[in-house]
Amino acid sequence: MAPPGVRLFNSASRQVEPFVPLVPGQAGIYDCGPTVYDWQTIGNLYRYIVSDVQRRTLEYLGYRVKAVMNITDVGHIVGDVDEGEDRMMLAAKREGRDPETLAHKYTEQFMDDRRKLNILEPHVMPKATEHVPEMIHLIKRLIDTGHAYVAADGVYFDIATFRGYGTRLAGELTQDLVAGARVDVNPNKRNPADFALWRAAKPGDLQVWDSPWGRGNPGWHIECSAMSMKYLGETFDIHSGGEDNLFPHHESEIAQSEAATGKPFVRYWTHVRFLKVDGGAMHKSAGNAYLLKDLESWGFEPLAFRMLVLNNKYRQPLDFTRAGLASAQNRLDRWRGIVRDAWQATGGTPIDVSPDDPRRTTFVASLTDDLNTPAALAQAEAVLDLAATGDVATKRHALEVLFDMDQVLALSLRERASDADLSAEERAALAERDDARKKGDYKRSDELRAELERRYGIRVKDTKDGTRWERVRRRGA
RNA sequence: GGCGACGUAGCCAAGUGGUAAGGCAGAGGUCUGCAAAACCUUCAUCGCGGGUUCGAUUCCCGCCGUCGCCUCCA
Repeated sequence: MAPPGVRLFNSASRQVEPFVPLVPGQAGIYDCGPTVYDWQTIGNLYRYIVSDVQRRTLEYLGYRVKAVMNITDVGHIVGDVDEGEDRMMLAAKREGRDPETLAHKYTEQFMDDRRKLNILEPHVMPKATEHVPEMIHLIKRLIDTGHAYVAADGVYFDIATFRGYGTRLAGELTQDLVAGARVDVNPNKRNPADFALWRAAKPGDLQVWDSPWGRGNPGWHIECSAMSMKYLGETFDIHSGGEDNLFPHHESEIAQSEAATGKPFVRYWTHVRFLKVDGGAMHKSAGNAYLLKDLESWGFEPLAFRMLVLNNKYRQPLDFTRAGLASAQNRLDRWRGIVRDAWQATGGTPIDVSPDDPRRTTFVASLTDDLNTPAALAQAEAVLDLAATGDVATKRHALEVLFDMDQVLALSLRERASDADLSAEERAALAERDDARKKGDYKRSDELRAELERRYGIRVKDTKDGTRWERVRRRGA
């Protein structure tokens, strides 16, 4: 059975298109991974939440997805820094550690943040440093086919040999660049816009490899071509990244990949807009390049950030503000409360949803419309209303539908509801308090209520349908 | 300067050629021993000015405003 159609915005055509995978029912996705030289900001994490929704949507619809995300653990030159410096090297100096240790540390932290945000692990997570032979092989192919040339300080891709370089996604390019207007022209290049495939080692380089062109290190773009093609084939379905990757990174990937293979490289390019903060750009120098741990220190849970992201269409710029995050947290808290109450009212429920449930249908329609998550949230909220107001059978059904939807939303609705189970001790305390209250001993009952919150972190609520309770979440200022 | 995006209620945010989803906050109410939660009700004519149309928030033009990129091997 073919999965339902999805429509995705393709940067290559600049319009929303039906997604038609190479192999029916399957999808190969390559996600441009981070350079692991520091903590990842919420801007980066935002990007991966969007990728996660994309992947989860495809899987929810029945596609068999192969998800690949690279780890860039090779440094690449930073623009306005002394020559020869790169990110890994700067970080290594900063922390007094070797690049390998550093990469390991920040990869772990990144994966940790991802888990907190319910971002699924990629099936394959190739590291650049472990794929230098593949890159060298690809560079050889480019030299052999006349698309690359060896110069004094490395190997360059000759953009004159690839028609349309820089216009496949970005659309504009590069009069300025070609003319060398904004950058000093490197005399070793045939064309100022030629990009490096391999760089000759310079004194002080911490990461160098042997190659047919001497010791050196690979260019930035070549790693993604080499690794994506290795794990997904020379043509694959989806390549995603941030809008900052459009040019030069992805344009260069297209050029070098298609020049080498003579085949189309990627069928669908999907790009996420930059995250803004308080209405403006996020910059480390501006002090607003927040980390997930910052949000947590303010008393928010990571999934509140996910909720905030879901409330926005990924192709609209998302403006991160603390007030917005608080709003998302409140919204999530309400969801949690309703789910928890319904869970307690129904005694839990198995997940078993009819695929043609009408609520599910509209939910799917929202997602397949280029991942319209705000609309999907509204659909889920219609079901939430049933969970809040329906009779027991309705609540049970609503929970089933919500948990089903949560396979895409990934807000841990079920986990949090069932996690709320009581220990025997807590159960006894709760029963004792109930007992006192029924007898009209409000003094004792109130004491026990305070006790429950203080000792167990359990807040008691008396409703007309019986006593409900919840775990108290600590909330900072 | 070049390229691009956006401007919907206090805030966030969908959407459509036929008078605008959802959420947060607020207000009123129900329930309740108290508390908390939940629930109910309430809260916009879509930046401004033209045009096209039977009809525009949705299409076109102009203006105003806000923002992003053009600083990661070019």
